[in-house]
Amino acid sequence: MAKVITPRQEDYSRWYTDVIIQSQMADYSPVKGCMVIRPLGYALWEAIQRELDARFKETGHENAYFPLFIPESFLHKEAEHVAGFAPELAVVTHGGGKELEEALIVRPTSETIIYAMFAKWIRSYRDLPVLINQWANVVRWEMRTRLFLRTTEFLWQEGHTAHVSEAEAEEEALTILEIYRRFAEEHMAIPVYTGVKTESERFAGALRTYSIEALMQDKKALQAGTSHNLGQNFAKAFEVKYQTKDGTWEHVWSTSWGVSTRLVGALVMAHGDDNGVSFPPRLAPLQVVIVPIWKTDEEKSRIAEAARLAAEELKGACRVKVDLRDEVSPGWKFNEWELKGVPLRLEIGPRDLEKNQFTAVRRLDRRKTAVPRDGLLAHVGPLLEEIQADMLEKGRAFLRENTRDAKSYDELKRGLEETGGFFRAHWCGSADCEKRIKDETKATIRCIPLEGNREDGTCLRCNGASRRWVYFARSY
RNA sequence: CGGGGCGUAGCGCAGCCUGGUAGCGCAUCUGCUUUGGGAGCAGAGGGUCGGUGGUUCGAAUCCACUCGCCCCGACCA
Repeated sequence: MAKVITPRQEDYSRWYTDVIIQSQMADYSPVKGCMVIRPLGYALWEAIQRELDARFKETGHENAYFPLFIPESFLHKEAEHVAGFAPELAVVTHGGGKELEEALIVRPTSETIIYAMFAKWIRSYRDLPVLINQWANVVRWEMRTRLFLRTTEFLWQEGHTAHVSEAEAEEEALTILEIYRRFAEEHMAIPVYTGVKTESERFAGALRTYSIEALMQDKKALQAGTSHNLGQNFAKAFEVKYQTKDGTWEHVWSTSWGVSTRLVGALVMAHGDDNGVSFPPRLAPLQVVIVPIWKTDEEKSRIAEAARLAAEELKGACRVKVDLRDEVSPGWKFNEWELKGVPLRLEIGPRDLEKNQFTAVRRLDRRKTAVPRDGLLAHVGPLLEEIQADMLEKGRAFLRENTRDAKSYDELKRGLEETGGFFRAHWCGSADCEKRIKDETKATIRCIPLEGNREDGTCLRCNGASRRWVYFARSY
């Protein structure tokens, strides 16, 4: 009768699929590579949207919406961009029963159509900066898919901005990177490394790509957000120009940046355990579940009433629910809400009632504490914040413990096999060394930190001079 | 696209090797007893065995083809 979740140790990727399906976050769709996001998974995405959207708006961005379909020719205007995306495009060739004169691309990202519009809207330096964000779905025909982490269609936000100078675009790209980093830590309770991508890992059409990199429990890295300084590449391809104060015409400098439903997968992989998913309180769709426990009818009425009153009291302060179902046992409810990741459970049974208390149990570690019924409200908030903080601290310790130095190529290879995780190592900067290391170890350079990594050394592979170390890891 | 695995009741599976007319657990429904970590007993309903074709008196089982999905690799947020 117990739902069976494959233990993480036995098969991590089965575990991942099991918890998502069984917690009802998502389900496989009739279309290969696509997924149905069920209410629990979608509520998480909404929580992510809510928080990020507020931060984007605080920093001056506005939401807009651009069309799903993009004329095929638009993709060809930026050479690197089309080369990067060509293999994974979905193309619409027919509409209204007729073959289209020009095929339409289902957007894999919206740079091209957005810059085409920017070209219409931007005339003067007074029109800048343009700071736009859109929440949308995109399609990339991936060869191999995985729930939330990589699906053919996925939901994301894509920010697109245009600026008067390279410095301003660079500042924008880094501002967003910082928003992503703080969101990951403060809300998702997932500490990340930030840095710039190498040339080979960078977005097709970007000058520089920055990313936040998280570590999953199987010691594989996950790119959780990206921010690109696009330079003037798209501005030139789409003739996005503005007139300066002196009356000359210049191309704008632009950025684009995004996070996707992949973040939901990151949450699952970072915090889940063999009992199910486990969500940090700030993002959890349901933060507190109250489970009453009774034997007799007399107990039932008193305890159900106490549970209801408690929920009433907490309602304004947190997302709470009372589970009054009589057809399943308390034990069943404990397991079910743990499976679904609710961070805090309040139990109230005859013994609690007698002592005028609730028994609070943390999803994180099942630690129990007694909470007095009087002033419940005053206790629950701090408890949730404590859980949030403990989850982040646990994540920090995990990241720290799984980040090592690799002084030699041998050490890197051995470390990847034996422990996994991130490795700080020297790299000369050549794409050739990078590729060979990738081919030989399956590890890639996740990012080059922007600071704190200056140190003279020699490249792992060729012994050439290196002036800074980078993060290597196997990744999703 | 290469390698592996799987399609049998809503879900998870057995049966297939060695053909004989479909079974188990969970879920569902009814009744009674239960409820502090996935309750017990009794009864009931539910399946053209992924599809097509073939072999055979007879196919879930053997053969051929086909469709779909999952996992592992090459591409990617």
